[in-house]
Formats: sequence, structure tokens, C-alpha cells
Amino acid sequence: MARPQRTTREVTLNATRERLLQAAAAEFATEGYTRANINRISTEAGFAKGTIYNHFASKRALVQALIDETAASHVSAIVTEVEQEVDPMKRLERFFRAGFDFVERHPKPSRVIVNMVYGPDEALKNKVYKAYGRLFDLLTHDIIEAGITQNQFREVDPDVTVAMLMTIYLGSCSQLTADGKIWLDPTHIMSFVLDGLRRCD
Amino acid sequence: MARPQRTTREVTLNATRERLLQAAAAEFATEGYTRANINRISTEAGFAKGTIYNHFASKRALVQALIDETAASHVSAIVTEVEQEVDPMKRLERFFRAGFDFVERHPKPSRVIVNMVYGPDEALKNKVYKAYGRLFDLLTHDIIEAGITQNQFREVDPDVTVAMLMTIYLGSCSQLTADGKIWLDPTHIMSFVLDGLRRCD
Amino acid sequence: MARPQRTTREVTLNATRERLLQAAAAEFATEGYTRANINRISTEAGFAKGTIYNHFASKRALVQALIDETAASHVSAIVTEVEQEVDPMKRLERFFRAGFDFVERHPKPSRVIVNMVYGPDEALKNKVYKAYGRLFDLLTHDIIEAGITQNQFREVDPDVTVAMLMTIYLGSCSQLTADGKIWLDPTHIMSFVLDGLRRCD
Amino acid sequence: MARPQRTTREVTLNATRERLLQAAAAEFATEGYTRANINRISTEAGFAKGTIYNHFASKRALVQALIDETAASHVSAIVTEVEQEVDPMKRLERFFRAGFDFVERHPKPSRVIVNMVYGPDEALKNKVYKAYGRLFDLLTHDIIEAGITQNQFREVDPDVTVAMLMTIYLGSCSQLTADGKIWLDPTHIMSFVLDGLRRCD
DNA sequence: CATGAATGAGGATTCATTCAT
DNA sequence: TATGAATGAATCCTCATTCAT
Repeated sequence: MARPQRTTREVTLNATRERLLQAAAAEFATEGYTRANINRISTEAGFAKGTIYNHFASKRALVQALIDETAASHVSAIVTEVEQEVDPMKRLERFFRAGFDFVERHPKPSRVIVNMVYGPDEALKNKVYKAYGRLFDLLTHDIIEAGITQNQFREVDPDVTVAMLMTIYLGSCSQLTADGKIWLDPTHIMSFVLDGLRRCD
Repeated sequence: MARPQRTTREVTLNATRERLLQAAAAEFATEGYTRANINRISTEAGFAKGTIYNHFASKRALVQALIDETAASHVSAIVTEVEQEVDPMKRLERFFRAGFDFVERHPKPSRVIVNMVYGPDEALKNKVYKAYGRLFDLLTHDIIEAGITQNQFREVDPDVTVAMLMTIYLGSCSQLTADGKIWLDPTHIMSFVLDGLRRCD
Repeated sequence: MARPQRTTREVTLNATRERLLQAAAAEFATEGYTRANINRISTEAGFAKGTIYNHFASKRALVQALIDETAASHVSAIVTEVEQEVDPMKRLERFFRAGFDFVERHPKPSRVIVNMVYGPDEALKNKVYKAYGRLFDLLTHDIIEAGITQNQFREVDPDVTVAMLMTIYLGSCSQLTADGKIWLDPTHIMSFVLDGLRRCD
Repeated sequence: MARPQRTTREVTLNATRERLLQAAAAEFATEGYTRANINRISTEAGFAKGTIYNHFASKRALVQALIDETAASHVSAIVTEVEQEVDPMKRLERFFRAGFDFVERHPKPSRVIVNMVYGPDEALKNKVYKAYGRLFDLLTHDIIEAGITQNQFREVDPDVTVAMLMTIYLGSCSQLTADGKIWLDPTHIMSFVLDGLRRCD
């Protein structure tokens, strides 16, 4: 059965919303939440300043939407990649590689996420944590615990290790070059991490 | 003959400045630079709002002073500890332990530093990097390179490794519990790091 | 075919700007630049205090606009009148009469100009001088030099004489009665000046 | 009988006051009343900022004292010179010459006077007018009316003429070169004025 | 009297948000 | 829906003035 076509109105609406979200990502990425100027977002998107309020109730609702949409595709990109493997060590590698890849393909929304995690707004930080919750589970159960069980990894504490990995992941993502590439070489990061986890025998 | 005691006036002056810096640390720690309210800093310190301008030329000059003073004692605390050891691996352990200790003893100024590193203000971020420059040198030359030379560490790339270590250090420092303790167990962090570097043989 | 009527929006916009400029003239006239309160200007014009920033970027930009607009119509009013005569002495008379007439019809903006010329802000003073430059040329070449050539005026130094005339003009304009009239009788001023220039024979 | 010597205290007091007044003249001359910074006056005079309040009750009292002292010596310098002549035309010449001379010898206090006359503060303006009242009388009765009576001057209206002369005088005094000299050549000013008043026969 | 830390009213400016068109 | 003028709370900073030493 054919999927019903979107009406012209819906398409325009979504296009506008998308442009606004993109402009928001750029602004929040460089300015952070507080310094970001919502009027500028709207005009940078090519609209008058009032337009943004036809699509988002407030500045806060705008970041929240941006966080939600970014997290959704970020998580999904990683999960999709990871699930194509079964070997824990290879999964971990895929995790990092897919994650870094997403960040390099979407540097601005990614930067916004990092800003929120390290920024002073507790509510937004928690929102991010929740939106990325699935990655913690994935790492904990399907990668670290599995790897320990299978004798690939040393017998580390899974929760602490996951926290460390996420710390390293986020820290790496927070340092981008001017053209939006991860500053630390992803391969090095991964080998450091994998060497640290691997059983030495 | 003993150096004459400071006059009462000097003591008072420094006390005021100190109280202002403490209040500033609290405000910048919870609010970040942009949301921080300079009037509130002054009144929270127990003075009228204008008083802060008798001691700091502007909001910006205030954070800068806070960064400088925090970095100076932070760096000095770590360097002092590290220099009491010669063994690279023990030095690395001291580095982390002294660093985390400082953060736990001064959670608010430390939080400000982390805010600056991850925040959107490039100038302040660079100021922090410069103020902490000595730690990078210390890690690179006196710990990692020394450890490799002495066959304690694997043959990693010193610069990349230092960047990773600082990333882990900063990331760990950015996650404090409500009562100002490092959320990740420092011992675990260190063992993860040390295990990752140690030669396996 | 007639030019299409301005839209309502444009008319409203200009009306707002006009009201703001009028309120600004009143404020700057009585208070001078420094004491003038930009919030009061906006509210006196019947708007909230923020409104003025929709039309002028800053307090300074506001005076500059006021100077520009006042000077433009002031100069134009004088030039138009002067050019209707050819006789230098009559031209001089027209110059003063048209000038004084403008001041009496627009006492507040005129007062602002005088304030700027005699006030401590060098940049604004120079702005006024430039905006009124054409009057200096008009007086020098088309009135004084012409009058000397035609043997109507004594053989004075044109530049010095023009400076004197402008001094007398400005000084007269700076002394208004409560109801905005030139306090010195314009006729007397002119006869003093004309008698001073006229050839005695 | 010998005039009693001033006590050391009185001498010091007056010296301090004098330095403060000089610094005030410099500040008010370049900044005008409103922008002038009373703390800066005190420190420029070589004292701490509080000191000025030991000598003047307020910023306003300070300008008022400055106006009073400047006017007193300005008026006295002119009156002394004028009274050494009896001929009205020569008296007028002396008036201008002595006045300009005072201004060139005391450019800063003089500038303050001009600022007050043309500035927006009506109370200070009136204070200046009162302080210079004697010059108006001198001009009116002892120069212009006398000159008309003696057939040296044309039959002008004395009050209007005096107002004009003061306007020209003030206007000239308001235009100083960078090194504090009258920008219009005093000789030219005077010849313009004298030629304008002189009987032509 | 000189000092300078402390005070707090005042003022320019920003910007999220509303709403009539 | 899109627009952008109007709004006014919020905030940084200045500076005249006070007063304890």
C-alpha cells in the first residue's frame, strides 16, 4: 500500500522547522545556550525574528527540540552500527567509530550536546543524559559485560568503565578542529581504550 | 628583625577581595560566565553591589583573576606532589591524586575552570590552557616520555597520550557529586589509566 | 501615473521615528547630551523604553541622526532663501532672516545644534561643523566675497568675517526666550552686522 | 601695623584648595559639568579621591566656587584695564583686549565659564550671568552710552548693542586653538566691532 | 585633614517574548 | 504562517557621596 503523500503544507512546515533547527544548532554551538540569540537564529535561517515562535514555544523549547532530534539520530546511528557486530571488542570499536563519524558529519548539533553536558544548566544536562540513556545500556550490557564474560576484557567494574568510556568519548567530541573534525585521532583514542581493556596474556 | 606585620587595612582589603573571589567562584560555578550576575556576587559576598568594582574592573576581569589564582594554586599543588617522586608511574599516580584532591578541596573554583574549558568563550578557554600549560609539559616530558624511556610504559605517542590523559582528568573533574566529590572513583580512574599505559609483559 | 501610496506600515514606522526624534530634540535641548536620558526620550514619545532601540542603535546614533536631519533642513531652508536673491547685502539679510526663522520654528532641534557646538564632545561638534559646511561656503563665496567685489562691503578678510558672522549667528541662536524666540531682536542683529560691513561713503 | 602672618595650616589649606580648583578647571573645561569626574579631579590634583570633600561640599559647590573665583578675577582684570582710559572707544578696545588676555592666560577656567553659559544647566548659567553682571553695566553705561553721548558711536540701542558685544566676546572666547589661544584674531574682532559702531563721517 | 573602601541610585543596553497585521 | 514593531525585565557598569581610620 502506498504511503500517503504529505500535503504541501506539511512539507513547507517541516522545511521551515528544519532550517530553524539548523540555524539554532549553529548558534547554540558557537554561543552556548545563554549567549545564543533567538532572533539571530530566526534571521540566520532566513526568516523574520517572529517566525521562530510559530514553531517553537520558547528559546528553551527550541534547545530541547534540538537536543531530542540530535540525540535520536545520534543514538540510532551508533546503535545501528553496533548491532551489526557481535564481537564485544569489535562492537566497542564500532561504537566509537560510528559516534565520531556522526559528530564529524553533524559537528554543530553535536557541539550543542557537548555544551549542554558540560554547561551549567542542570535541567538541560539531565535531558541530554536521558536522551542518550540507551547508549549507556548498550555499552554496559552488550559490550562491556559481554566482553568480560567472553574473557576478552579484563575484569573491570562495568559501570565505572562505562562512565570512563563516555567521559573519553565526550571529551574527545568536545575538541574539534576548526573544520569540525575530531582533534584527537579517533584511531589513537580507540587503541588507547581497547588496549586498556584488553586482557593481557 | 621581623618584617613588620601587615597593616589592618591591607588585611581587610585582602579579606574583601578574597570574599569576593569566593562568591564569584560559587556564582560562576553554578551559573557559568554568561548567566553569572556580578551584582549578586557582590551582595552574596556581603557587600553592596558596587563594591566588586573597587576590586575588579569588570565581570571579565573578575573571572580572569579567578582563573589565574585557581590555576596557580592548582598547578602548584600538583607540581609539588609530583616532584616528590621520581618513578614515572608513581608520578602519574601522584598527578591524578593531587589533582583530584585539589578539586575536592576547592570544588567551586575548579568547576569554574571546567566551565571555561568547555564553554563557548574562546578567549577564556585559551586563558585556562595557558594557565595550565605547565601541567602539559610536566605530563609530557617528566612522566610519559620518562616512563617510555624507562620501559615502564608502552611506546605510545606522548602528545596524544597527554591529550587523552588531560581529557580523562578534565572529564572526571567535571562530574562532581552534590557534595563536591569526584563522582568517578579516582582509584578506578587511575587504575584504568595506568593499566592502559603499563607495559604488558 | 502617481507613485503608489506608502503602506500603512511605512507610515507608522516613520511616524514612530519622528515622534522619537521630536522627544529626543526636547530632551537633548534641555538636558544636553550627557544628562539626556534615553529611556525618558522613549517614554516621553509615548513608547516603552526599549522602543527607541528599534529605531536608533544607541544614544549616540540618536543624536547623530538628529544632528543630520536638523542640519539638512536648516541648511536647505537658508540656501533656498538666499538663492532667491542676487544682491549680496540682501542675501546676507536673507541668510540671517531665514536662519533665525528656522530656529524660531524649530527651537528644540536648533538648541541641540547649539549645545553640540559649544559642548565638550569634540566628535559631535565636528559632526555639526561638517553638516553645516555648505553655509560657510555660501557666506564666504556667494555673499562676502561677492559683496566686496561689488563694492558693497568694505574690504574685510572673508574668512575672518565669516567666522565672526557665524559666531554672531550662533550666539544669537543660543539665546532664546522661554517661548522659543530669538532673544536679541533679529532686526537689530542684522543692522549691526550690515552696518559693520557696509562701505561708508 | 604688620599684617598678621598666615598660619602654616591656612597656607597649606589654601594651597590644597588651589590645586583642587586648578584640577577642577582642567576637568570641567574638557569634559563639561556632567561628564566631569570629581574623583578624577581629586586624584589629578595629587590627592586621594575623598580629599575634595574636605574642601567642597559637593560637585556642584565645586563648580560654583570655580565660577565665583574665575569671574571675580576675570571681571577685575577687565575693569582695572578699562578704568585706566576715559575715551569710550579706547575703553572698548581695552575691554576686549584685557578680556581676551585673561582668557589666554587662564584658558581652562575661562573655558569652564563658556561651557556654563552655553550649557544646559540654567542655574549655573544664571550664576555666571550674575557673577559677570558688572561687565554688562560697565559696557552699557561707561562705554556704549558714553560713546554715543560723545558722538563717537552711532546712535545704537545700548542694551542690544551690549548683548551683541557680549555675544561676540563669548563666541570668540569659545573658540580656542589647541594651545589655548583665541582662534579668531583679536585685532580683527575688535576692528570689526569698532568699525561697526564708529560714526561714519 | 587626608585617605580610600564601601555604598547604591541611576542609566545605557540587550533580548526573549507578544501580538496586530 | 510570516512579519517585525513594541515591550519591559534584567544586567553591567559609573560615580557622587559617606565615613571609619
